[in-house]
Amino acid sequence: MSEYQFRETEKKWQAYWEENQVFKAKDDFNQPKYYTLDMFPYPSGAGLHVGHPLGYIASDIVARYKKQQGFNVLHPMGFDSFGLPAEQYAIQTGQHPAITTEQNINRYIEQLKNIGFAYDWEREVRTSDPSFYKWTQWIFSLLFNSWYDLVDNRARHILVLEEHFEKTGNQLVKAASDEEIEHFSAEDWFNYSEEEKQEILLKYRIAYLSEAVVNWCPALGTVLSNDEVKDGYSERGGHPVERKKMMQWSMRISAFADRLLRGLEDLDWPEPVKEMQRNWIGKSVGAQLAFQLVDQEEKIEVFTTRIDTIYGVTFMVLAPEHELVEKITTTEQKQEVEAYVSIAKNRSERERMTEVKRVSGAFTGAYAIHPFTNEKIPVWIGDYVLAGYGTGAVMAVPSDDDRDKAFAEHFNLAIVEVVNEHEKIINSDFLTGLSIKDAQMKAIDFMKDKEIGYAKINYRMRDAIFSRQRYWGEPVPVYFKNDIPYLLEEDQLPLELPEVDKYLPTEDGEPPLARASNWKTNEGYELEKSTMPGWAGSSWYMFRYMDAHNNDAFVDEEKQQYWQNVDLYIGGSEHATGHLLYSRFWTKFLYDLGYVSVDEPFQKMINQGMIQGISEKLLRTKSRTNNIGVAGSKGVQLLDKEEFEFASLDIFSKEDLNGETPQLENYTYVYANINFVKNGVLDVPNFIKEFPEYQNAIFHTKGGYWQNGEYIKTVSDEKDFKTKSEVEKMSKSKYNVVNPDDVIEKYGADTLRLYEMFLGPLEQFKPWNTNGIDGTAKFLKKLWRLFHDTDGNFKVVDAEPDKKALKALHQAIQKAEYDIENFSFNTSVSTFMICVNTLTELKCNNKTVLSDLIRIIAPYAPHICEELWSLLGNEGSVSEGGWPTFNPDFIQEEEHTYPVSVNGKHRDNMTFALDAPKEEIEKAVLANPKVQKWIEDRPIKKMIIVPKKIVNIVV
RNA sequence: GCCGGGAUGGUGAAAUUGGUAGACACGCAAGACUUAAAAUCUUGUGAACAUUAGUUCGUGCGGGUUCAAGUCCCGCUCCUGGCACCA
Repeated sequence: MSEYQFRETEKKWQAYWEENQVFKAKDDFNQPKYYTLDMFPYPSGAGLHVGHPLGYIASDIVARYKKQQGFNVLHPMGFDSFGLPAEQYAIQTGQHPAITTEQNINRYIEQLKNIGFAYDWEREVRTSDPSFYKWTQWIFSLLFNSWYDLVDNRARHILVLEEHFEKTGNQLVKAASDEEIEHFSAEDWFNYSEEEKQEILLKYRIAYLSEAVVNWCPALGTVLSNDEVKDGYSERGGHPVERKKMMQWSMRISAFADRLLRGLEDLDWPEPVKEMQRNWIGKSVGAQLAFQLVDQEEKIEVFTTRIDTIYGVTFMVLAPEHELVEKITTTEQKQEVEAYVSIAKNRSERERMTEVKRVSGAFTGAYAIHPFTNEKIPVWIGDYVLAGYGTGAVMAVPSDDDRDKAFAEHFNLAIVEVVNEHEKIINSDFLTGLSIKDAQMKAIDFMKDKEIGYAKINYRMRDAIFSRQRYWGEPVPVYFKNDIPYLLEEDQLPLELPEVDKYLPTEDGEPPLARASNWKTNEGYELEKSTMPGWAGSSWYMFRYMDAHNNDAFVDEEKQQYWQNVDLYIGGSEHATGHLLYSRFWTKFLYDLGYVSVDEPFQKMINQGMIQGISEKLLRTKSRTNNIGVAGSKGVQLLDKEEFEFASLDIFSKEDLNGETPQLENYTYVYANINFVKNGVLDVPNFIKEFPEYQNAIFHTKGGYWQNGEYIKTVSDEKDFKTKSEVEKMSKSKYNVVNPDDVIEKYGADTLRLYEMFLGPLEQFKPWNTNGIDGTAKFLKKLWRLFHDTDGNFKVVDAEPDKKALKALHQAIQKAEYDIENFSFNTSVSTFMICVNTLTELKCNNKTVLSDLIRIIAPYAPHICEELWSLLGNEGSVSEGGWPTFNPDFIQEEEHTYPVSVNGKHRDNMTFALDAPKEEIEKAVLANPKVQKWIEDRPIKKMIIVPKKIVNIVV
């Protein structure tokens, strides 16, 4: 009997697809196109785990479905192959990151091919490949050579700006730029030296150099991200971290803020992701005004969204880093202020923002004049005010702002109520009695007249820092002449990563590229030593797939116009504010300069949920040597010959186990490799066989103990050694990674694909659990058997199909279409199961029915369907076999079984013809003895008959 | 703190527009085939009471709207994701 042989069959068809280039996207511009893309992975050393393919399978199903529907489908895969882990590994081992990255990619490709994805592998891209990053550098050059014109609200070439300067200076130009650019005339411009001109232009460029505050760790000689810093110390190594100003490349993304915000409206994206981007961009409409300091020249600029509460301002607060702090602090207050500033400065922004409840601050001794009342109000500093947002100073309105209020209460400052419970302004001179809105308008008019302030829109989004003091990233194609940055010529690109002796910063704190010998241009000018951040390559890669091997352009114009942008993008929502915002920014930029025809990269997006792992922990006595031994890890050598004892979880009472560590102080939790645990019970004999360091360890259970693989009974036969299971993110260090290869080895790729979809809605987070995988494996066997007789011979009959079979089939076709369009893949799998169950019951082996059936299942389980498709006598791939046409006639019902309820409670079912008149139904229902029993003698108040739905009698 | 998403059998889940809650699977139990096991097949499987029909309860908790609520409204609890003193 020939059972379905998934191993041979899957390999066979994977080879067929590759040899015949079945999923090659054609540059046939007359065919309708469909572009579906997965967020490309970072190729980590741990390999692909079962969480990765979830989204990939979903987009693969859509790709195959669209191909069957006649679309020219672009469904590529590539690798985001620059990144920190490879660099860390290189630092530890001295191995070049390019080598480990290449190895990891090869492993990923092998794993991906194993699952049978319909990728056009010819278009694969790698961001770390010089032929790719040549164009990343090229786009950087473009950004460097551009400025943002606020009049036409678009990016333009820098030459246009220079023309303006030559003609009229910078007075008439409205551009996004650094603050504080002095006005100059055309004549001034003419007289400036080359260096002076370049310095000015740099303040307008979209890619520009500026001082930025970073977390500098002198001991590590490197810059750390916010989450690598804890309490002012580096997370790794515990070295002190300073907030330091450094020259950094930045991207003027803030110029695009409003377009990025408005563009969201037309995108078919999950609402939460859009909302996150809106919050990130953080548009606020308000007013900017200045407070004159008493006895000083300077003014304090503030931005407020609540100018209507201006009469409630009783003090001001500056950020500790504010430039005026030093100037205005009085001698009496100096000591206190300096002490406060030095503490506050070195707390990371993240920390300052997290500790909401801890109010702290200091009085500067200075006073400002309230511009409306001319009263003197004190000026404080406090670390709840951030230097990076707005002007770095606030006018405090303790009556209407919680943080100001907490500050005022803590330091005993005045509070004046200015808004009453009816949302009307009170105690506010000429604003009293107005609504909030009217008061805002009137206050702004007042400020304009007196020239003390104006209406302003503020964005929370800051420019993005683009430099990284690292090795494994794209070199920035810039050299320095007299400290002025100049671009490399296009023919010098790609600027390839140099060889270095170590992947660490230099002794004097320069980035690793400074180690390269002769990191200079041919003319001897110094090249930029920092590299680009991880998001550089991923900000434009979606265009590269359209034309992956073009050496003359990042994408051919005509090809881009055909493929437009991504029709369906699938990936995790964790990229909501990073990658998804930056790639929108770059796309808008490229659009402005006419290099692409779309100003959004991803038209529709759906998020897939994370598949979590289940880790298993064992209670083990703590190590004497304080060595953190991990049970189940071969790599960890335990010192001495320690005799460990393990304790089954059920030995301890609930109270003992409360909290992370058991009350029994000698024990600690260690991770166990999940391969040795089944249903929360450890396989002790095999566990110690694999890990000889525990050969003599004692494993206590409720009834006795295990030693040397033997169970010794002391009390009872309760010999199960129980572990503690926990749902956590899949990770190598938790020993809970499930590799898709193992699942495929056991069940086949089709089963894995079906099962991952069957697990539940795509967007949902769920722990991986193979409990139900047999169900999908059985389903495929049943499908196979539909085409075969009991002896395993292929047997399909070419005849007029049975009506019932057609009905089952067309119900499935309808549902399959509906589900794919709605990305409800889990319900599709159920539908296929129902259909196959019905056809099995009907003993259907009709060729027409079965041909259609495998064409709708093919996107989900392509290998088995290819095999059956060819057994049916078809040439070529089922993916070229078209999509069956749904015919509503076949599922037309003539009658419907109505649930009959009395007072909303279901009592019986009755079947009526669809065209049965209401009166007839009414009569029949009332005549039903079961119904009568429930009505008793009570009068009927109402009778509700909803066609094809329900009958309800109200008494 | 703010903004999302969620809570349905022993488990994963379904219920598309307010209309038979638990489809489809897993697991479990019983049975068939088998020397036996695996595989396969059949039957049962929300809970409680009744054990024959049947009745009552049941979608996190408490209210409400409706002939009818998992679905809509109000108030809570818990889980989860994101953001972060945004002036």
